[in-house]
Amino acid sequence: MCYIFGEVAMSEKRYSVGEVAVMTGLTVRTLQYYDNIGLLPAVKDTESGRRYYPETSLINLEQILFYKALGFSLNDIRENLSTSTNPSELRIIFEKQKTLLLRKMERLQTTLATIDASIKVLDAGSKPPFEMTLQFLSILPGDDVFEWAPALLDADQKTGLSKTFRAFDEAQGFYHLLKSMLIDALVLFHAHIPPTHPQAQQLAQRWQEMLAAVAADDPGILEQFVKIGENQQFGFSRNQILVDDVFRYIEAAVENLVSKRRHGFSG
Amino acid sequence: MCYIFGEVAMSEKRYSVGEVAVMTGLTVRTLQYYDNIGLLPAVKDTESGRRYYPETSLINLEQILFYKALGFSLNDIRENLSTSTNPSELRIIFEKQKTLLLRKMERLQTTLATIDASIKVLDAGSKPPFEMTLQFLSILPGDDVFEWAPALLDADQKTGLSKTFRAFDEAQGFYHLLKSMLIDALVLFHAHIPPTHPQAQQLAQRWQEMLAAVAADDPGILEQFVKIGENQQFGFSRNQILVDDVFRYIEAAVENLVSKRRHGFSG
DNA sequence: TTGCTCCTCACGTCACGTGAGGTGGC
DNA sequence: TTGCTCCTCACGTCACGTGAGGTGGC
Repeated sequence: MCYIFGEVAMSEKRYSVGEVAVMTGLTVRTLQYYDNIGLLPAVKDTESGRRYYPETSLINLEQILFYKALGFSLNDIRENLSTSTNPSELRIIFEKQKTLLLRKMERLQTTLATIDASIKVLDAGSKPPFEMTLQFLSILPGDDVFEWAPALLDADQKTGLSKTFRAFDEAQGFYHLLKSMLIDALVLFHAHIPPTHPQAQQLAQRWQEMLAAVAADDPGILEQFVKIGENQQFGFSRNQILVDDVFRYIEAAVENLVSKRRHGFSG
Repeated sequence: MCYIFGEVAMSEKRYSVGEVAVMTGLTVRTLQYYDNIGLLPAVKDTESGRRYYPETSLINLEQILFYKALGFSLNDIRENLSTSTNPSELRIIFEKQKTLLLRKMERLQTTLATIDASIKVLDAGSKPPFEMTLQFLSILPGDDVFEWAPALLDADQKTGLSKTFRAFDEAQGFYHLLKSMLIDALVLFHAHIPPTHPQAQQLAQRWQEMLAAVAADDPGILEQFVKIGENQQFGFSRNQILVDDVFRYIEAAVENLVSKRRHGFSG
């Protein structure tokens, strides 16, 4: 009764197209097509001519469904299908899928942040800078400008960050926060909202709170961010966006906020 | 110089296909196609026969790119395109997009949790129950079993939750936590991992910590979850999964954990 | 004048959907 | 025996890609 993983049992369970269709949500026709193009070959009963799938097909189906959901073509999927069935290989497959999933979610986060920033621009009575924001909406695989962060940090900076953030989740959360603020600044700047505008001042406020929270653990991290801001540009394959402008905009907003406080306007 | 939103300026900026292609990442051919099928009509220069797009086209492009990225067909997109250009309508569009984005991210979270649970099954030396988990991978729009939560809670339960969670983010975070644990239990159960297994015991541990954290604020919430567990089934359009089994599995694991502790095994 | 952009057919492709007409299994 | 599942052509469709051959703008 108990199935030993990897072992070829006597009466290995096999599935009909209909059964697999119910399991996966694919149609019978789609499974026939996948058989024909060699993506998911079925064993054909020589008598009846019917398709049957062995247990190991389920592992391939897992990969097919996953990569299809992420937008890969059937050709790409076929070329990267791992046919191995042993646990350690399966683990590697799953870890790879996790990485792809997290990246995909990162891109959705970027889209979300862009929409949020556009709403703020509307609140400020201005028009969202579509000429710029449209670039963030074509969610092409591996085309997120904000994936620069890991690449830009050198070895020193990375160990600096790992001091501040113990858990991966924490670093991830901070990365989201930082990214959404940078997008806010980018969108407000391109919408010509002045740094003195309440929306920009709110951003400055959040920025300072972020710095305070992070700098409490590690004062050096502040300079690291200034460094990151220097002479960096994150580029789309088709366009260039200057980070300098963004950091200068935030700086101007923060300066305004601080000088207002110094003159007794708080609140 | 300053563009007043909604006002039709004298020399309204217009864009060529090439310019729009660069902005959006679409090809010129694709834009021509969108013009031909009436998805994004262009103004044709009667002299040269060339396509030009007014500023308002950018608002339509935003919607087209967004919904396309979420997997909608061009026909569906065309039927739901909002042609309005005033800020309050734009706001409604953005809010709607946010809702769809959050749902999409929810589904990716479900996939992520399923993969994580499968890795745990591998660690336990067993085979992931693909016959069941494959259902979670076909990310069809609006086909996430775990979207039951809001639906299942009645008015009383909802106000109960709003007492416990002030911010939306907090409730969202809790929802993720709860969901990932339920998926863990579901997968471990279907993989025939006994409730006494270390992996199940770890889950029981996390479950108790969750209850303690939540019950500290609101003792009544515990009973609410028991209620949710009673006689509920969350159904795929094509299949039925019993919640009862999942809750019984967790209960068994927790009982085992508690009884071990009572006998002096603490770990 | 020279690239460069843009134009319109028109055929190709990818990933299936949709009957049409027929056969085998519980 | 009767549904039900499954089979193979084969044509249709959706969302473009890819030349082929030609014209207009800086």
